[in-house]
Amino acid sequence: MRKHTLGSLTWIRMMRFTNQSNQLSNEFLKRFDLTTAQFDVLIQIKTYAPLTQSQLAEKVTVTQGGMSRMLARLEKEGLIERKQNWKTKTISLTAKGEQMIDTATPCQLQFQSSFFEEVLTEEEMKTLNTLMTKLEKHSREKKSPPA
Amino acid sequence: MRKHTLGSLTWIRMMRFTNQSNQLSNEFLKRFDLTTAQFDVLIQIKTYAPLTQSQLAEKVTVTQGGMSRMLARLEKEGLIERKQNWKTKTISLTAKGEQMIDTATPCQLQFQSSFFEEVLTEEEMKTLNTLMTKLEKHSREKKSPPA
DNA sequence: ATTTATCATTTGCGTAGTAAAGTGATAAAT
DNA sequence: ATTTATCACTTTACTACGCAAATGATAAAT
Repeated sequence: MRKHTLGSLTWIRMMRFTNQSNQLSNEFLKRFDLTTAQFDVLIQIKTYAPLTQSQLAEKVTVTQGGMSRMLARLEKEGLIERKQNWKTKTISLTAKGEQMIDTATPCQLQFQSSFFEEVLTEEEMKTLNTLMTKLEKHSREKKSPPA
Repeated sequence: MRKHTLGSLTWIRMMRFTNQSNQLSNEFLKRFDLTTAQFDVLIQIKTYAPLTQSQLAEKVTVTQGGMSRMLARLEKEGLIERKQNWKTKTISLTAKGEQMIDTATPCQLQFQSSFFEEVLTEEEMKTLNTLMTKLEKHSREKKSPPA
């Protein structure tokens, strides 16, 4: 049986890396009572609010059902608000949510960066970023082909 | 609020990429009635069998609990066997599992590679692989520090 | 031989994801 | 004005994973 290709090896490594760093990130965010997924969603809201649930779901690559449940939890925690507005619901951060994300963001960004900065040179990080940008774009198009 | 660092941008992109490609991979593997996670586990068993559940869990970065359940499913499907052996359980592929993985592997490796080959040059792929190897190793050590 | 310790595996609970069916609000068609 | 269509969101049923407590299996200590 043919063993591995360069691509498949890289893929496995990347999967393991994101998996591991995601777990570490969850552990890290416990101090704020957040998960990585929730943090991502809050950041998106902070950046793009006001926006609808579907737009949000699209941004973080989750189904609307998943987004609905996640937002219900965040709303229960008092971090976000949903207002029925015309026929859609408009999402925004509450003061508490705003404060939470402002506190957590610097730590979390620093934490995410540390995975790279601790092992790669500045040059390598730039290269990696360029490559990932290409790859991400490609996979996004593959998932939802442009009209 | 300070926005993003190079590292945090790269992290997001990598998360999105692995997420998207993982979903595509799950879709792809439906024809074999497998998920990406199951495929990974079967490959590991094929390569390292016989081994225990804990060793396997370690290899694929899953908790022992998760591994226990996943193997229960694979056993029910008739793809693997678990034998109580001393105080541990020893895992191996059944004939059916062996056949399944042999059939699926070439397609799946090709599919994984396609994410990279369709957008990167040979040179870029080598670079990416080198970088991911460093990163993966680092995050693994961060998660379970060597004694 | 019973207790204790240790290690591997399983199980209960919570979060998160999907797919598909269901609900509510608004616009268009009759 | 009622029906119909459509869109946005919710809910349900399912799979999956992590964490941590429980269980089981074996060895060591008394």
